[in-house]
Amino acid sequence: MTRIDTEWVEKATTELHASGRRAGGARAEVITQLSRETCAVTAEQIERTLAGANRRVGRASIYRALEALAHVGLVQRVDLGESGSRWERIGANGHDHHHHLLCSACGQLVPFEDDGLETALHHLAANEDFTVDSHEVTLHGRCASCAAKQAA
Amino acid sequence: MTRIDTEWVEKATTELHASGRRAGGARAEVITQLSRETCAVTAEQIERTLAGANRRVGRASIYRALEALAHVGLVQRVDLGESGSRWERIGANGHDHHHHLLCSACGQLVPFEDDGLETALHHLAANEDFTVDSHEVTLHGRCASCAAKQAA
DNA sequence: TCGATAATGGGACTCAGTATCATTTAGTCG
DNA sequence: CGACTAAATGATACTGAGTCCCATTATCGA
Repeated sequence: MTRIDTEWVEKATTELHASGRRAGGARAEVITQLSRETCAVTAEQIERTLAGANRRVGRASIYRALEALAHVGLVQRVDLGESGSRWERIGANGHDHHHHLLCSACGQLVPFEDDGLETALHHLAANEDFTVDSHEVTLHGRCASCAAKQAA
Repeated sequence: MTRIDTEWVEKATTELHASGRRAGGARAEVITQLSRETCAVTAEQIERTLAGANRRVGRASIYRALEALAHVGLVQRVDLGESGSRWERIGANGHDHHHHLLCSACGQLVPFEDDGLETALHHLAANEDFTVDSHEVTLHGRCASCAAKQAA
């Protein structure tokens, strides 16, 4: 279990308050849980993890919290070919911006960063007749261990 | 209505046959319909279009056809934040490889190509401890007309 | 032509996500 | 400090994309 990202939790709390929302226990639980995760998780994973820690939160509240956080740009929805979307926190400083490698054999989701890619995306965005707010990149393939198994 | 991409239809038919599958009317309809589309469509759009042309095909058959085509690499599944996946043909020659701009205001889906981006993705793939088969890039933002409306 | 088996379609079913609504709680004002 | 208003919550019913099942039809090799 990763340590809580206190900075992000505080920022999330502040931003939501600033956007005219009231505090609430369910949302606080979702925020804390998201701050512990290092990569994208499903709403169901959040629900189960909280329930397992005796912090059960209604499903509707989880989706409401995710929606609110996405609305103020603190959470990003990630859609892969799977059933069910995933959600991940966006770093308070924007530093942990990353994309994903999805193993088609074992389903493992691996984050990665690449400056060359970001540069290319920025150039591209500047040249399009489109106001780009965000971007999402997913690489599909096989992780090292699955590729090794297949070769055997 | 775009003209049918005969080359792709033939390649799809051949590839599926080569992979040990039998021919079938439903799948042929789905293949023909996909060859007319220039960008990603939902399974429901395919179903409705075919039904409207008196070529009704069972929903299960549409999904089976898409799955078979995706399996031999002739169709690509595209997941955006929306409900429901989209599917699009992959060019016989690989030339019409493209990515998508999604307008968050009107939902319009716009295809684009960019060599700089592809180059960055290839470099990246070569350096990762991961065997990359394909990639997907989505830019989120506002199309020209929606951006203009918002500014007003 | 015949037989094994894949393809098809309709409809039941699953399950992530949404809508509803009664209840609880946060925050504000006197 | 109480009350009051509206937001937050949670249980549950509901929706709809996608899947499963199975009886029927069609393909294609022998």
